Amino acid sequence: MEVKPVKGTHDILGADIILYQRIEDALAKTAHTYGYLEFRTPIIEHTELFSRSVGDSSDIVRKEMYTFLDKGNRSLTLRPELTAGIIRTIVNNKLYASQDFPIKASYIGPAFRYERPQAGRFRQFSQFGVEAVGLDSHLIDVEVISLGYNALKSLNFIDITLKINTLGDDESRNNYREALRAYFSEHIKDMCSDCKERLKINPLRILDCKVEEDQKIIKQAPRIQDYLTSDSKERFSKTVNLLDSLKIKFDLDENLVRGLDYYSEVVFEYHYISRDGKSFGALGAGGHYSHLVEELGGPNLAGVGLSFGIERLAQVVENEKLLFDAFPFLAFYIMPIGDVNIEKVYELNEKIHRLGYPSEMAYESKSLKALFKKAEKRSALFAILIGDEELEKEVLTIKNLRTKEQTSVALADFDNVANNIVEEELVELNEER
RNA sequence: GCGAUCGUGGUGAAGUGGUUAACACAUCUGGCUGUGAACCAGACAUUCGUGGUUUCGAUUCCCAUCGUUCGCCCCA
Repeated sequence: MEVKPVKGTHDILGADIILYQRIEDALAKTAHTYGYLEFRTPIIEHTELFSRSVGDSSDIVRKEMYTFLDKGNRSLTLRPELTAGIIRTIVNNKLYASQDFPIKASYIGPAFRYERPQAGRFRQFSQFGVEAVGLDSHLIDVEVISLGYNALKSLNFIDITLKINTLGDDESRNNYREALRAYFSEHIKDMCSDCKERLKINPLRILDCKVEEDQKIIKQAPRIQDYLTSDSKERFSKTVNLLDSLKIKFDLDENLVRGLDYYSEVVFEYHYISRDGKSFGALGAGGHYSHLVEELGGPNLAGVGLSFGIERLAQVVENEKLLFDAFPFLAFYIMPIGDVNIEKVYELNEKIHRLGYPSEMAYESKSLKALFKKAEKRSALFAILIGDEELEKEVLTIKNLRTKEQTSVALADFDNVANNIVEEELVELNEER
């Protein structure tokens, strides 16, 4: 019987990969312009890395990780996100020793979560993100938010909704958590079972419950603003003001909390609603963290980071046709005619490869009808026809597949001619678009 | 973890307790020995996700299982 791909995983084949490459290039380039270079860390890590960073109270750690014992009886986990690995490597390599802060890293690669697949959500998915560690300032918080915003712009996104909120520092958060706990304890008997569970684990998470009856209770709940320390309050208003002067639009969302336990101070999400009203949840999200580095065995350094879901971006980019120029093509498709010496044709094919033009040949001579169809399927710009006549006279018959013009070119001149006609044709194509 | 939905060729799909399993597109061959159309004639599912049950007989009913798509939860 046929072996199927694992649930929630997908193959991306041939031409479809071009969209992903375009997106990944654009994201990496934006990160680069802000001074972030890629860190590439392993896909498997010790389970403990995630229980300590993402947090035991998070859904991710409690029920969504691919965890297994290896042959040495170590508990390992396929990473459910990439931040933890980045912080671990910063600690392991003592990148903080030079005191040259912030340490900037970007990352891109697969992550795994055991969830039910649905729109924009898979069990294997890819994340792109950045982390800035060691500088505890609203400046770097804003830089990361802005980087994400511009990354989306570079993919031609318009109408991005940036939601932001602050969770405050430790003191703010502790006070607020206690206030919430006290408040919800009185009302919990009327609330949904998930909220009952959240009250025990992390009362902050009750705030983004969507059950209607619960919403009424949540509206009356204590608000984070009233529990922020003056430091946190000031930091958040500086953040907001700077975003304003950068002309980055945002919505304050007091109920925005995050499912990962390590966040404090500013948190944010990028949302996009397509023209047909479809949403894939957040395209990207991030926030500031105060204790993550210390928790993973490093010094007491703060950080800020964000991440995007590549598949979600790809789906929107494709649905909304945000990128136009991503199509594959061959410069030349070589057609052997009749019982021409196929080895000679192959030699020419090889020669064109070496000149650097994407080209392909038909490996056997067929009806011209069939050969032209193949050329069209590959979006070739030109066909090169070679039969006995051409070989004898040492010429090539080159046909422009768009205009149907056909010329005969001496084999010796091919290098020069190829360069000119390909350039010209690309210019023409771009003008047409 | 919960709820719904759907699984028939390379693709889109119709259909029925007993059929040669329609139709269309794509592909291949020939009509037409070196120029992409159209047309015509052919070819193309040892079979209807997998396993089992009922039945004289199952692609069709039933059960299970795997997978798809979508929603909840949560998340990127």
